[in-house]
Amino acid sequence: VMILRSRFLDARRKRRNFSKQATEILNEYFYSHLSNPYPSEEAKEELAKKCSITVSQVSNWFGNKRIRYKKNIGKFQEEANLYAAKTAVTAAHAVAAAVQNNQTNSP
Amino acid sequence: NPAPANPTKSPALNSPTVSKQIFPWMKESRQNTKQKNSSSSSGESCAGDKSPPGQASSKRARTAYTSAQLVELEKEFHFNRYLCRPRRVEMANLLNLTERQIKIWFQNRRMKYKKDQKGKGMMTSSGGQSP
DNA sequence: ACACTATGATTGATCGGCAA
DNA sequence: TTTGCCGATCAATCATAGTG
Repeated sequence: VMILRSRFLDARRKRRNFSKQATEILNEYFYSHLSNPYPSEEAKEELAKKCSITVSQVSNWFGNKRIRYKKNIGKFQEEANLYAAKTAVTAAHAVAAAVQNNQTNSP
Repeated sequence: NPAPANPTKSPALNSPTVSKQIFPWMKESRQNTKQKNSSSSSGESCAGDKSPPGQASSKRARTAYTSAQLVELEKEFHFNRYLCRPRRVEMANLLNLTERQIKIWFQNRRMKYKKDQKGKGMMTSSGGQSP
């Protein structure tokens, strides 16, 4: 524990939660792409613009969301249903893409 | 919000009421999809590292670097953003870290540096005001 | 005030691809 | 073929904001 508390200079000290709308947009994307929640760089830029946050923040959000979701799927069930109903579709696209990608290469 | 019911799709053999499927990315963790031989797969092992014993430290454990180590690493980084092999060996012994850890620290540090540079490409004059 | 949870950011370390 | 770097992610952890 003498192990430095130099962490006192971390930038993460002042953190502010994103706006409700921003979280709404991010969750919409996440749940409508639940089969593959990995937005491309372009998609991240678009989300960042819509949410008024940086691309890095979008990346952090998805990173945290993915890990926390898989860690306890049950806890996000209701949220998942909420957004799934709100958006629907698109998830099938990613699935199709994934499937195709998984077979385009086979002798 | 009683039974959401899950039309289409195949029922994931799981506990009840888990309508959502479990896609590949949700499957526990990393470091599995590929299981090659025991050693040498990608950029591991670097060049001869290993220091203390001959432990097969194949599993990482997020070692918390001490500030002393971080200070040295930062100092070296400001001197050189890239490390040559000899210097790396030197740092590894000095800080009691493996060459691999030194190499990875510099890689991560370069990424961080690049990220920081990006966030400061704007704001030409105005500064931050404190309320 | 206060314990506990939710959440954004940081970072040591991994994975896959690519170049030397 | 072996080794280093990059870009993206993971996973654990930190510190703070919210909630009850």
